[in-house]
Amino acid sequence: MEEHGRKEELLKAAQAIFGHYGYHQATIRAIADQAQCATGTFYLYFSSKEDCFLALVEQLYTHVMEYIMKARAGVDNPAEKLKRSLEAAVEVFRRDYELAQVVLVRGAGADPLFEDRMWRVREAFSAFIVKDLVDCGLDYERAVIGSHAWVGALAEVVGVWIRQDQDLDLTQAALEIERIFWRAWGLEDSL
Amino acid sequence: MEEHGRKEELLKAAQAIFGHYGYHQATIRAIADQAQCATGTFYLYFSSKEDCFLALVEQLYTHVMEYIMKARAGVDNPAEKLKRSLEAAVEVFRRDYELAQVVLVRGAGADPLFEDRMWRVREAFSAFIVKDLVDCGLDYERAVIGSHAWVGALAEVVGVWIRQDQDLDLTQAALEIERIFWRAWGLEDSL
Amino acid sequence: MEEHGRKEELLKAAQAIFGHYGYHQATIRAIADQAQCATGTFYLYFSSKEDCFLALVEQLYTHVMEYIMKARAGVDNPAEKLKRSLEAAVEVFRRDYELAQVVLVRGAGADPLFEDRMWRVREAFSAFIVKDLVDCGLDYERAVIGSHAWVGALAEVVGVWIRQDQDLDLTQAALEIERIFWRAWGLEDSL
Amino acid sequence: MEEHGRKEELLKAAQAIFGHYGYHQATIRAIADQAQCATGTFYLYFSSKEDCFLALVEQLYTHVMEYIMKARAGVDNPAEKLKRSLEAAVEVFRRDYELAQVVLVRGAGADPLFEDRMWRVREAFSAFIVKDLVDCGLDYERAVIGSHAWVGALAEVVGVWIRQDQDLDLTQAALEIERIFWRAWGLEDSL
DNA sequence: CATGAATGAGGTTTCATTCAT
DNA sequence: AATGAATGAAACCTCATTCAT
Repeated sequence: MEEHGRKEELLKAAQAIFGHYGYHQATIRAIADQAQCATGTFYLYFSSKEDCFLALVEQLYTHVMEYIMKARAGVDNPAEKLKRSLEAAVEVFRRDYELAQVVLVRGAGADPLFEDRMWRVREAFSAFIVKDLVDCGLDYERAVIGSHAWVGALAEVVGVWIRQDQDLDLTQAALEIERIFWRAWGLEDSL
Repeated sequence: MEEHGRKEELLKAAQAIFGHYGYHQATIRAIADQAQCATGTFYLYFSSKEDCFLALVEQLYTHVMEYIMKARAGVDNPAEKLKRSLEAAVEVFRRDYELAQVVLVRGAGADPLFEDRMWRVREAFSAFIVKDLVDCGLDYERAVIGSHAWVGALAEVVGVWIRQDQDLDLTQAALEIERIFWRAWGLEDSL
Repeated sequence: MEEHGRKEELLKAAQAIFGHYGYHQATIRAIADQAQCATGTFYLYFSSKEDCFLALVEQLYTHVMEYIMKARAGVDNPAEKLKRSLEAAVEVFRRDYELAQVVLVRGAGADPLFEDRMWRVREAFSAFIVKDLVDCGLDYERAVIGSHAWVGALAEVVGVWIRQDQDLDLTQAALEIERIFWRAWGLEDSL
Repeated sequence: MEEHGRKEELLKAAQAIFGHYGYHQATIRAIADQAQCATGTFYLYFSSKEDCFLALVEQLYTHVMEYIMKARAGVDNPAEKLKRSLEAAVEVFRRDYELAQVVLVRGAGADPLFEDRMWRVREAFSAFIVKDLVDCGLDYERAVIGSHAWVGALAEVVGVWIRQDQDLDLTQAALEIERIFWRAWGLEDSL
């Protein structure tokens, strides 16, 4: 569990600085200061500012994927899978609050170069939902739009939650979103 | 109606450049080139790069508001108001394709300074929805979350549409989103 | 003759700074200071430090070539051509004293990347000599080595001249070198 | 004769790296890697990068001097001394190929600081030649210029040889240079 | 109004050197 | 003696902004 090497300290610092200032306003100097080391030290662990930022994106991606895979393991009912996937995503965002902020809020639109990588998180999640919805009997077209709608609704609520400094009850909001889509798709009795 | 002065040309150019490169990658030089004038000329019409960007945000805000107000004028039924508001928003985003891209996609997360201003578009729209939902009988809590969910779903679909170069049928998607929320809130028979 | 635009000022300054400090010790700051302008101004005229340095190399190359071509024009006797080429080269080095210093003394070994470009000056000159020597009746092998020897002898003398701040009489030295090779190749009576 | 301590390993590594990359592009890290030790170890044997480079220059200087002194020992005829000195220098450059490359090719122009030291090799060699030429009957002025010419011719040929990866036959070239100067000075019958 | 050359602060990145282990 | 992580000064280069014409 020796998880507090310099690289972890720098990642944590980068999370805070990117989260607070956004990608472009963040400076290596600020990240190094936050991690209490020299700017040169940053480059012992990351080849560039971009490399560091992408490492954070990758980290969130990995966390979300791992959590969702675990939540879906051993579950057969597609409606149940859907429910658990949504809940898992919300849980990761809540736990990795700062990381989610970096990727979902500060990273968006930061740079055309980063967009593709950052959208992998949303797309990967969206893919699960499409599959489950089709398994639940929805036709493909509506499943695709529905998955986007769900991801968008969730991201928006997380964004509001982050922006409002957690005034909003994220769990309640996630439940309400679940209810909305559940009813819309007539899945109330599928569990 | 002399709408083709230098300022309008510069705004149009800024739209294209910000939309393509994002706020930070965009340069005044590129905007001026696109508008076929010198960089100095830019500063005759905008006090700074930030000022120009915010002018675009304000422009989208104004367009959306005007269009929605017009769409709601003279309509009494709250469900009908809701329906028309959504359709008006979609219509504006479609028409002001590039502007929407700047504000919704490239502007997001660009800079903490801009966030508040840019979120006014979403919040203002969200406020209409909350009001209509409450008028339709929903309790306030669910109306707030529901409005965020709707805005998020819509923004996501517009984002996908923009990113995929309009492969997705935006009108169909907007209709499907409408159907989802309509059913979820039991408003099918309210029109 | 309006040859004193900013670019010419910067080239002159670069000549002085590169000549004094060598490529790597020279800083853009120092060049800009010498040219009495801001560092940013440097980049209005050169895309990089390397670009500027190569512009100087190219300049010397062009000067030498032009001067030699002119000196050889309308001369038929190969021994006479040889004589005039050598004298032309010496003349250019004397006139473009600082430029020669940059390319012949400071540039040598500065960077493997630059070597090829910088050796074009020597090679181009060497090629003329080889041709003339063969025309004078020398066999090719000896002409090649002889041309290198001559170029080397000349460069060394110019180098010493530059290093000693012109204490040595360059014209006398060039004449003596001419005599050496003339005798060695038995060309005393060819003119 | 314990010639394989760490310092020798580092000098050998430095030779390879300086020879390949040039003084400024060479990094301590690269030299240490090549010598299979840590960067800190480098500083146990050299006080700085400059110190290490100068040690190499000094090494070549010593080698050349030793070899020439040995070659001249017990020889009385000044023309024979001259001949043997030249051959000794060529022999050292051929044997210490990499070292010669560092000093003659990569070191040249690297840094004004190094020039003086590096030119000692040429000057020391040149001094021998001047002495021998005067002993052979040449007047001093011509002997000085002649010695520079010879050193330059030789250095150029070695430079070409190094640059062309030894395509040129160095021994043949040295012989040809010897013949050129021998004839120019009328020494053909002096041996 | 319009221009565009000039500015210079500030950012990212490199690397010689140090020092605690 | 040996290590190699850490340092931080300094370099190159960009670009928003100004101002003389």
